[in-house]
Amino acid sequence: MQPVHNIRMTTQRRVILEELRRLCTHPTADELYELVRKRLPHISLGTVYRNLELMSRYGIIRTLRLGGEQMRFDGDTESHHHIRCIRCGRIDDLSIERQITECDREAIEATGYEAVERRVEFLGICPVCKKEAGTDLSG
Amino acid sequence: MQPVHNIRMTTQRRVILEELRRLCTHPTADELYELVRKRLPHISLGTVYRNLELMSRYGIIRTLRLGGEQMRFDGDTESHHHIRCIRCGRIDDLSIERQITECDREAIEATGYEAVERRVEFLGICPVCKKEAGTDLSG
DNA sequence: ATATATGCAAAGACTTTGCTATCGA
DNA sequence: TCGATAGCAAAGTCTTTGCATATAT
Repeated sequence: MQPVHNIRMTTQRRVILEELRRLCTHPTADELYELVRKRLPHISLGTVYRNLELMSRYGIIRTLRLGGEQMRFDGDTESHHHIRCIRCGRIDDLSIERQITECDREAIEATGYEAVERRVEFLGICPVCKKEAGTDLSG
Repeated sequence: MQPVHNIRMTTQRRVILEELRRLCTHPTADELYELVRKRLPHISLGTVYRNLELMSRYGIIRTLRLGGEQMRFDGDTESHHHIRCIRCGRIDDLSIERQITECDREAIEATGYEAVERRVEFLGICPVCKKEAGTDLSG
């Protein structure tokens, strides 16, 4: 029973990965689709989703499922946190420890759960939206 | 221009709120719908969604948008964190500080963002699933 | 050669919305 | 009374999937 690792490097997969790694914006599948389409006009959104799912499963990229919004993808698989702009949805990286602390672990174990991971998402207002805040603070 | 705060306490709204507050399971809209339906058989799912959205907007309840799964709702509006079972999706409360620390704030401000909120979601395996873990650890 | 991947389109899951009748303050 | 709300059903958004064809190894 050898590892089922027959993952082919197709043109589509390569271009999707290249475009994702070129970005630091944690794009949605659709945003990535639009970019990839400039190089491969006939690619389908389904292919983009399928490849993102597959590469995520193999640890080549990361799928971000944050804050109930649509999925976003990250070419950087190193452990890190994110900060999301509550006005425009933009996501940036944050260099903060990701480990579960002793204090956390105690609170978790009090619930009977076995602690696995700590996910932190910071919410804020990005520099661009901060500038606009003068004119419109609603929403 | 007086505050547009004409929120009526309809039967549907009251029952939805009662059922939500009775639970500590952070139900989905659909789960709540099924419960409410036992008391109000003709209520529609749309009404449940609309009322949950409205009560959330007025701060009467909380909407949880965690980990890319479907929305869940919380009758407890006090600031607290959650732990989600990665096997069954169940969500429990955690009593851990929610504030942004000095250390966090520095990292955030280095990105140019204005820090607003820190959301932490812990992932773990709930007591029920832990018991089952002996037989099946996949997935 | 052939198992894997693609493109297309349809289906799915979840949520929101338009419309008319009804209800609560 | 009369504007807010309900029920119903349709539409919307995002994601997944079935199938026949094409492709990488």
